[in-house]
Amino acid sequence: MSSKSRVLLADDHAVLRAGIRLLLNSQPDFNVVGEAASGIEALTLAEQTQPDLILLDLSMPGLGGLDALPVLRQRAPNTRILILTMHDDPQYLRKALKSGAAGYVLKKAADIELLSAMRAVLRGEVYVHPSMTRSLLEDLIPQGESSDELDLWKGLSDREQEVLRLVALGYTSAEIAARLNLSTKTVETYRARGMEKLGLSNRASLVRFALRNELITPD
Amino acid sequence: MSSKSRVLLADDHAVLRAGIRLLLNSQPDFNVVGEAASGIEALTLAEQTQPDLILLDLSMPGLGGLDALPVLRQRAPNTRILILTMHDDPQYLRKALKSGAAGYVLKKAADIELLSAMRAVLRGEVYVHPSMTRSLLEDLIPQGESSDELDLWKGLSDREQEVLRLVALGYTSAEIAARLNLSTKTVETYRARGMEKLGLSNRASLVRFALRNELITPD
DNA sequence: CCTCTTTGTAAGGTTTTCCCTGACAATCGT
DNA sequence: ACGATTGTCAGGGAAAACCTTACAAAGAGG
Repeated sequence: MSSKSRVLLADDHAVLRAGIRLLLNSQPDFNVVGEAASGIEALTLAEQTQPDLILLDLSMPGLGGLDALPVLRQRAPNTRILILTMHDDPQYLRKALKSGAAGYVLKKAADIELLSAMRAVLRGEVYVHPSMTRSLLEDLIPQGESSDELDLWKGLSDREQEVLRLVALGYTSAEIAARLNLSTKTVETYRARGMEKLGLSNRASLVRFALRNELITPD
Repeated sequence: MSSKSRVLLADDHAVLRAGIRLLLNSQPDFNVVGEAASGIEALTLAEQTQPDLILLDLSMPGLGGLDALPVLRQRAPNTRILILTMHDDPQYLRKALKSGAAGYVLKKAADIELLSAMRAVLRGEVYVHPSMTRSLLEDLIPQGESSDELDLWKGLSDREQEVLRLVALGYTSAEIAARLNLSTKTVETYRARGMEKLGLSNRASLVRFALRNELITPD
């Protein structure tokens, strides 16, 4: 890599931009080519300058980073986007990654971490602040806890599980009966027996139960 | 942290163990307290020495690292386990993390990376080699594109969204009315209008819609 | 400035679905 | 071999959903 990486700063705090600019310009391999104080501005500048990397804040006035992200990805497809934010919220992380961010660094992180994240991202890697990687994993690995609730569920008969799943998915007894080639009344029995065993009394709590235990997915 | 971290090496390659031992002993904050050449040996030593950290290879003769992992977690609950392996296979990564590994480093990684991974893990963080983080994400973020539906959803009024969410969660109109301080009939209007806008005709399809677009969670 | 549409609010009446109570044969566990 | 569980089904009253209609306030558009 002979020439410097061209970086666009998008953050509404001028002080922070100034600080980062100083930091980056003191490095041999970075060059700040633009600064944006809002999502809109970031869009314009990104399109004009087609930088190698954008440091994007999530919370900006008007068009926030999360909303700007997908558009940026479209208008500057070869630009890597590194989220730089104060929110150590897993929700934001997920949304950002989903929208095509290449990395996620917290503002409270050290300079060195920022730089190494930037370099990793430019190398094509994905960088996530370690403390947040964990939350990502907790999301990914939830199959760890077979709670007492799951045991309860496993205690149901096959029919009961099948019917309750469909009930939780919003099907009426008639629809379920049709699908399983049973009488409506039969289905209602399974439903009642199953609900009783789970100690649930209405559809809403059943749905939450199913959601909690990941019994239902959109298939 | 005044005293050194006690480390157990588990790898069947003596050369590699020797190299790592040299590396670690040259550091101010690590102290190798044992070496195991097999999964079984690792178990025994871990139980005896209760180290702060185990560097665990996945491919060892007899009891492999993946099999030893859960047992180690049980017999040495306060020990963090860092996988050190040559396999950059996402499958192994997932299994290892699922079984309670705190980190995953490739043997081809630089010394420095190993050290920083070890420190991160001891700090309680989760460390995954960045090139593998990406595969983790691809696993986690498969719900790539469905945004036309999301746009549809965003076109609903606030009340409509609120009501439909609750409907999808299985609440009856009466329950929703109570929660939102509205008349049952009003709620039913929102429900009908919203469903119409989404082109849905029954609760089941609404639930699947909500599931697909992650509109409902167990909160 | 005056329509047209959208939004928030609500009711009446009809149709569907739910829920509670039974029922009975087959399987199963011990 | 006998009580418990499972799979199957019904009747009837209560509850919920569904369809249609209504109207005022707020916004959009010409």
